[in-house]
Amino acid sequence: MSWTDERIDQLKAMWEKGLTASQIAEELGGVSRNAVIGKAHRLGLQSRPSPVKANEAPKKAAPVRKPAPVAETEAPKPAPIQHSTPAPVRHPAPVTVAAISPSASAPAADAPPPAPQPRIISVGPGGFLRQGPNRNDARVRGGGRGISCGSGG
DNA sequence: CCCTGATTCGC
DNA sequence: GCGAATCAGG
Repeated sequence: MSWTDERIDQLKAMWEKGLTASQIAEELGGVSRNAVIGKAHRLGLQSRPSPVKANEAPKKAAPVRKPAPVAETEAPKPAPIQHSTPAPVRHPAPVTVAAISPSASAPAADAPPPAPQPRIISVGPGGFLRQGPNRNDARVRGGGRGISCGSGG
């Protein structure tokens, strides 16, 4: 599974939304949360703009305090606008990822919809395709951090 | 215990 | 460049 521009865009889109790597990975499919995070790094999305979670915070805007030092003393002005979008776009169902998909609806006109095909495209008679010949016991890989192997046995 | 992102290493 | 392994925090 290669990271096509489509997926990359999705990744960024969801990442910005605050979706968790797992969510993004699930939506994209074929990739694991690790891959999403890893890709995010290469894209430059090291840290998201807000530590909020997509399933508990995105419903409300951030409590941005106006720089006005002496205005909120008596005129709070709760809703001077919003006439265009008065009702809060509260979705009863979980955030529809497809909604943020730039191509999910556009090409849907003539392009074939995302068939419910499984992650596994095709596997040989041997079984699943191993990416690494030694992935099984390849624990030797330090991974993580601070694993400084002592010089002595 | 589970999920979370971040980091690092091998291919 | 990708992805898994793995760490570290809540």
